[in-house]
Parts: sequence; structure tokens; C-alpha cells
Amino acid sequence: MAVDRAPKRVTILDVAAASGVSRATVSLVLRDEPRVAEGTRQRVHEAIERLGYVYDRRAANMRTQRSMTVGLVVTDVRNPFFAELTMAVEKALEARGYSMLQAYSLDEREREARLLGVVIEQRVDGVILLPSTDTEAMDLQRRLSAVPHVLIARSVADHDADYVGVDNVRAGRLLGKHLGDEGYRDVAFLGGPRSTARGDRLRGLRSGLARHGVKIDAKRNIQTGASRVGGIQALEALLETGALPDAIACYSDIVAIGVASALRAAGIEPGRDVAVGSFDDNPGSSLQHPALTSVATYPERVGAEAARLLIERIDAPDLEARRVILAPTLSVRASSTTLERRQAA
Amino acid sequence: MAVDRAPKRVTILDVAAASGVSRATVSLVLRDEPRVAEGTRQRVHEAIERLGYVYDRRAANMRTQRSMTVGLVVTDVRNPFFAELTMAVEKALEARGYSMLQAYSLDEREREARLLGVVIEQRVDGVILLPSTDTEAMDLQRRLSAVPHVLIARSVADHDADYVGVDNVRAGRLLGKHLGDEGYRDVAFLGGPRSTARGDRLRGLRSGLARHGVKIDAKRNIQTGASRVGGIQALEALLETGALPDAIACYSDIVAIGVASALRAAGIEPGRDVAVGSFDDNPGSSLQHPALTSVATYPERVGAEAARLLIERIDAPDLEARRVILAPTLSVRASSTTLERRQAA
DNA sequence: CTGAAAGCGCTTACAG
DNA sequence: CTGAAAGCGCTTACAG
Repeated sequence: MAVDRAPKRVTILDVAAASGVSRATVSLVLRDEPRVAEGTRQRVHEAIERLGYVYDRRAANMRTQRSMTVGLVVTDVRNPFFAELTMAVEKALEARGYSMLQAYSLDEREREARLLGVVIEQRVDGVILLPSTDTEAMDLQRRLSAVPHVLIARSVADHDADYVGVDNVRAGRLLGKHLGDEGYRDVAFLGGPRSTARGDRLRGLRSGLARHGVKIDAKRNIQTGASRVGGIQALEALLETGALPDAIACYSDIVAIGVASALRAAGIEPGRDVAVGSFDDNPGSSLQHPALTSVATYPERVGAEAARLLIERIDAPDLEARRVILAPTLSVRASSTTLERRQAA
Repeated sequence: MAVDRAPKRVTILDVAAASGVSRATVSLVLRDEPRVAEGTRQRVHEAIERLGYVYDRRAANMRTQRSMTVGLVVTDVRNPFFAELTMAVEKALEARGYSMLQAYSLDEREREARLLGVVIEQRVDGVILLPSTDTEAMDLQRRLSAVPHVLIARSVADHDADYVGVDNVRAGRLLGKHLGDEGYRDVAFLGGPRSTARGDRLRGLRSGLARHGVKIDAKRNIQTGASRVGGIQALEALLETGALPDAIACYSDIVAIGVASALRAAGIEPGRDVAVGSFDDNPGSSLQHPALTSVATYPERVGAEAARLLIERIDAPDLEARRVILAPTLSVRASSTTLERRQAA
């Protein structure tokens, strides 16, 4: 009757039989529990090797009610900021023995909801989420209320959860103050989707420029995607509406690449004819030509911190919600020193 | 005796009790099996909603002996090529109902081995691997012999497995021929770690240049990491050994960024004083200044194809090993037209 | 169309 | 130090 159909997988029971002990003993050996005689341990290990046994962590975790797996959902890893973030999260989790189930929302609210559902059905121990632009408290309440989680980079209004991000208002103020100090008087803010991060950066920019009496006109504040194409579109829209400003603040370095490219296409040289500044300070930005002035937002730190908070929360779900806000720093480079040059000329 | 300790998770059995059916019926409803009366189905769904039941896919998969999860191990997602690849793989897998367990080898052989072990213990249905530079057949035999898998971008000698990659010899030949046709006679090849991909690109380059009688001297072939820093190091090493060549082929676009930056630091303008060409054609490369001549290697296609092959193999493990080799294409841009300009001047 | 029973591969008290 | 039994949350034949 019992004809073998699939090539039966070798289990802990086979190892037990082959080494003449019970399955419980094999289990102890597998988890390196001390209370097993040395001889027994050796025989078990030999049997494992001989039979080609592979530990089934899923079965083990089902019993222990943990998965040692964390879900990481970001929008799109093609953005260098998220790539850095992802690497930092993985590094921190891997060091603590966690694996990482990853998914990308593409900044689409429904896709995000679906992916969170999938991840949660896989019984991850926790979730790190970079919410899409449109995500609302309701979405998270529904999916994540029973799951330890931390939000990164963008917080969600009325959703009380652990959060790690940079101080975007301060980041904006750093860049605004710099541009004001340099003497620019007509500043545009280009690219990036509507989000708390964008709103905060704009607010900071305005605050930093205010000391110099400089304002950012609504027509000179243009939202697009957080991408190169977004940068190109924003600049084209800007040029259609009127004169070239003397400085452009970009939502992020990746937007700035598009902006610079579109400027050149219009015969305008960034860093000479118009100043350009930005946010994130991606690793490549200092190597661009001209080197890009940018406010560093430290994705590695955000990622590492988020992993740390999540693990703490998994171990103690009843903790109060915490907010970790990192301080940004400004790196001034050639792209925002046009006035100096013009004056020197 | 039975005091409840943890807030007991709600299971299929609770749903069954609450809706007055057996657990088997609930299971049928959950999987949308047709043979359940409409009224029953509704009652079950109401109970699910009321109790806040969450399906435990891990438990289900343990029973069915599938995990609907695939492991993706690449070296480092901060490289745009791998980021594109990753997004393409996820898109293809997600569409087929698979989740993705991800890990990064950082191009370290031992780390890769460890991560493969972790992923396999989680009982993924299959693995997509971009092998580290040093990975040998032995490593893969040991870990992956019983697991459906496909290799991407780099193949491993003597390991007979599914493979998807671009034709690197042809890619090299395209760039070599272009540089030769443009009239360059002294060409260097900079950056990138020793690997089948690098060897093939160099071979192709030489073959493409050979028609013009141009050779790449061993001293002008410099290996480094596949990174911006690698590019900087390679260029510095090149300048130390002798005269500036009239054209530089970079291992990849990310290397080219470092090379261009180091050239400028040495007072040499890329695209004017020396031609630069490269491989990958990252999305940002056409927007750089000067726009970068590059051979496209189509990570989206490689990723999508790899996912397709893996799913086929999961469904039919006894298939012969397949090799899918994609054709590269060259995009000529401003960075490699220095001679024209010089002649025009 | 629905129910009772066995089992996926582990771990965890509990005895001995 | 080791073994027999129960159970994690599902699915899958098999009866009815």
C-alpha cells in the first residue's frame, strides 16, 4: 500500500533511527543544548552528514511560535536611498539571526496593502515599512495592529507606531540657510511626491530662507515622482511658468540628476548658470559633475536603528511607541557656488 | 490547570466553532474551493472578520510541502544593476504568488554559503543566486544539489545549472569595435573583480579591437571592485603606470563614475581628453555629463527570465539544465566621441 | 456538501 | 542524560 511517491524527505526521525537515539535527543543536538553526551552528539552528527539531513526551520518555528523572519517593505530599491537602507536593515537583522522577506510597494497604496497581507500570512515576527505616499492610518491599523512594526522615512498621521527618520525640517533649514547665505534670492523646490518628508523639507527650506527675506513662490514649488524622470518633468514645468531661478533645491539627489540633465538640455549649465542643492547625499553625489551640494539623510543609520527598534519590540510588544529622529548634515559642494564664481569672473 | 498564558492566537478551529462547521470546511472556504454551499461560505467569512483570524500560510505550506517562497541572493543591491534585477525578479515572482526571501553576499564566498544555508533551512521552493566572485562548484553542490535553483549574471565553472545572463563576449566586442571604429588606438580596461563576466568582456573587447590592430596591454587591464571606489583606484593605478590612453573601457557604469571623477581630479576631462565607454547602461548613465557610452545588459530581462526558469524548474525538477543568453546592445553617447571633437576643433 | 482522523517536521514538558 | 506523548495550524484523503 505504502508505495513511496515523492523521494521522501529525510527528517529528524530518520536521523534518530540512524544514530540509535530518540528524536528529542536529535533535537537537542541540533540546537546545541549542552545536556547531551559527547558520544551521542557525535553519532548524531555523523548520521546527519551521512543522510544529508537539512534542518527544517519552518517546522521548528511553527512549534515555537516564532519565525525568525522579518518583513521589509519599501517602495523601490532602485532608489539609492532605499538600497542603502535595505542593506543596513539586512546587515543588522542577519547579525541577530533573522531572515528578511522583502517586497516593494512601488509607492502604490493597494499594492502595499496586498504585500503586507502576504508578508503577515507568512507569519513574520515583525515588519519594517516605508509607507507609500498615500498610506493612511486605517490601512496600517487593519493589517499591522497585531504585528510588531516600525515605520521608516515617512510617518503616517494618526498612526502611533515606532518611527525612525531624519529631521526633514532641519534638513530643509540647513539647505535654505546655505542658499540664503550664498546670496540666492529666487529659489525653486523641485520634484518628489506629496508626503510628510516633502512637506517638512519645504517648510525647513522656507524657514531657512526667511532670515534673508527670500520666499518660495507656490508656482516654484513643483511636485513629481521621486525619480530622475520626475526631476526632468519638474524642471520642464518650471521653465514653462517663467524665468529661471538663481537656485534650485531638489527633493532628492535622484531628482537632482534629472534636473541637471534637463537644465543642460535647455542650454543651462548647473553649478554655473544656476545653483543646485538637494537632499540625501547619495554615495555617488559627491562624484558627479559638478559635485552636488546635498543634505545627508543617513539611510544606513536609519536602517540600522529601525532593525534595532523592531527587535526590541518583538521581545517586548507592550513598549510605548518611540520616535527616533536623526540629525541631518549639509555638504556644500561645487553645484551651489555659482555666485562666487560669477563674482570672481 | 489550563491557564491561558499568551493571548492564544485564533485558528481555523476557532473560526469553525464560531461558524458551526468543521475545520475542513473552513479550510475549503479559505482556499476558495467551489464545493461549499454559499450560505456556509458567508457564515465562515463573517466569523473570520469577527474573530480577526489571519491565515497561517506557513502551517498550510508545511502540510502541502511547498513554501511559496523563493530565495534571492545577490551580492549588493546598492549596485543599480542588481537593484534593477531584484525589482524584476520580485515583480515576476509576486505575479505568480511567490514571496521572496532576500540576502546579500557582499561578494564574500563564506557569507554567501552561510546565507544560502539559512535560506534553505527556511525551506524555500527555489533559489536565484548571483554567485560571488570566488564561488566554486563545490559550494553549490553542497548546498543546492537538492534545491531548484538558477544562476544569474555569473556562471560557475563545472556547475551544471540553469543560467541566465548576457553574452559578455559579444558585449565586449560591441564596445571594442566601436572604439576601434572611432579611431582610438590605445585602450585600457578598468575595474571589476575577476569573474567570468569580466573575463568575457575583456576577451570581447580585444576581439573587437583586433580588427583595427589594437591591443590591450596587460598593464592597461586593471582589476578592482565593481564600485565607484574601484573605478577611482583603477584610474589612479593606471596613471601611475604610464601615459594616459586615448580611450578607457570600464567594467561597468558604476565603475565609470569613479573613473570619471578621478580623471577630473587629475585635470583630465572625460569625453574630451579621453574617451570613456562602459557596460550595463544603467538608467542614469544617459543623463550623466558627458552622457556615457555603454553596452546595455538588460537586468530587467535577466531577472524576469530567471524567475520564469526557476518556476518552471520547481514544477519540473528533472528538466535538463538550460542556459539563456541575452544579446547586449551598444548605446553610443558623448563620452566616446572625443576624436571627432578634436578633429573638428 | 460536510466531518473525523491522520500527518507535515519539529519542540516541549514530563518521566525515568 | 534519554524517551514517549502531545501539540504548533493547517490540508488531505476518506466516509457519509
